Amino acid sequence: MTEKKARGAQAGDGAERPALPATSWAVLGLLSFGEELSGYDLKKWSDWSLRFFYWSPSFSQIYGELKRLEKVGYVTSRMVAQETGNRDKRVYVITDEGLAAVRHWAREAPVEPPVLKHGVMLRLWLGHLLEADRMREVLGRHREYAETMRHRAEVDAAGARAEAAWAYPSLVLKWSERYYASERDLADAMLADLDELAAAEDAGAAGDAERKRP
Amino acid sequence: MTEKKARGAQAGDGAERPALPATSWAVLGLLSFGEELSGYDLKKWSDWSLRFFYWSPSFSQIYGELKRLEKVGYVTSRMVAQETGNRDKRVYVITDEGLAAVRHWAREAPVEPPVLKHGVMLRLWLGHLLEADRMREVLGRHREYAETMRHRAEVDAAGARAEAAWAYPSLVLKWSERYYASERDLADAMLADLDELAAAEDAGAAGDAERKRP
DNA sequence: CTAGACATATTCCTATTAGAAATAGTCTCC
DNA sequence: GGAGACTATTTCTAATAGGAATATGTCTAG
Repeated sequence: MTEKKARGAQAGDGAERPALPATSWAVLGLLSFGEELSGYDLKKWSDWSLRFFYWSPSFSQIYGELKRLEKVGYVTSRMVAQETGNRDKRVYVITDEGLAAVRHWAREAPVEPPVLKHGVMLRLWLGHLLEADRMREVLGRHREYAETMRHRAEVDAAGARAEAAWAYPSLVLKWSERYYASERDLADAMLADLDELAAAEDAGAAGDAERKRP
Repeated sequence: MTEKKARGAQAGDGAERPALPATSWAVLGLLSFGEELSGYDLKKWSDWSLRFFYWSPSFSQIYGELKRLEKVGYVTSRMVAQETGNRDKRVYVITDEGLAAVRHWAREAPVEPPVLKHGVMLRLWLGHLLEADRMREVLGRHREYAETMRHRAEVDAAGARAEAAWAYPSLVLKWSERYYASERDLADAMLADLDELAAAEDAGAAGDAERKRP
């Protein structure tokens, strides 16, 4: 009894809304704070705010989304000529419909599992293809990355804490800080596991080695 | 001085190797354990083994990859007629070239940051659009998911521990178990933060409320 | 004063990735 | 003997990633 295509699915609150992909909601979400922003602004904004927990959309995606969102009436745009040098730009604002739509999405969308693509773990999973030292090196680099991200989240969280308007972004930054701290600790734990594994292998191979090297 | 296109980049060990996307390496990695597998097998395999830390490729991707890998000579295939019912299938094995290529990838590829797309955090970041109760509900569901995954990883890790051949996959399962435990704890910590935030808001709004309600 | 680096602003192009659906054969259970 | 489930693969479409191209303007070093 599954609908053939749930495009333009209605919502339970009566309003007919087009089905949109995740990125659309991210862009609309950025605009839901009420500011008038250009595509370029949005890119920078998302790079700075979403990077800790959500992959940043590319320019092409953002500009594409904005066109789509305008077509369905969730945002409107106007051109602005810039006083201080710089090229003219098109700025976008969210409409009441758009605000209702993101709000509905934030409230009613099903809770979906996070997407994780952990290249480092994929490589370690293929441990039979690497030397132990190289594994440690890869893990060490990853640990560094996690600590860098943790530190950035910490700094940003400190900056956001003051403003009452950033209460929720602030909360998520705190989460991010802990997330990357955990990622770092997980790397450390795995380094310890690797040492243990190596020790066990050495113990097992000791007899072999003696037989090979006189 | 960046190369225009590094397709077919050479490696430092002399061998010319075509540049492949991540999924190719995942598929080739699955085959690097030496078994002869069909596309269908690979899909199930990856669903069971990579799901904890690496998004599983779809059927279409796997079959596509296999064709590409065969074209570049990293795998070879043959048809097998199945005795016990079932349709004939095409099974793939890794070649020496292919093994050298994954090994090279596992050893030399740059360490890249994991990709995380955390829809739940995106929604909480937009906390100004949700009621506090709904936020708690979403977070609670996510906590459940994390605990389920942790438990699955625990079970799989217990199963893999025995076999010496699974030493590295086993290590990564252990990591996964800890990762999901941490994800669960992070959800709990955030629930506590939400309570704290609500308490602070109530305290701040107490004066207002008195003025409003006689 | 000018070449080059840098920042804003947007578009174009292409490959990768995701995922649903179509197709097809065999098996089992009722 | 038909419904549903499992194996097995292909096809199609949309979403996503990301580099390159194209403008335009500022600022700085030589």
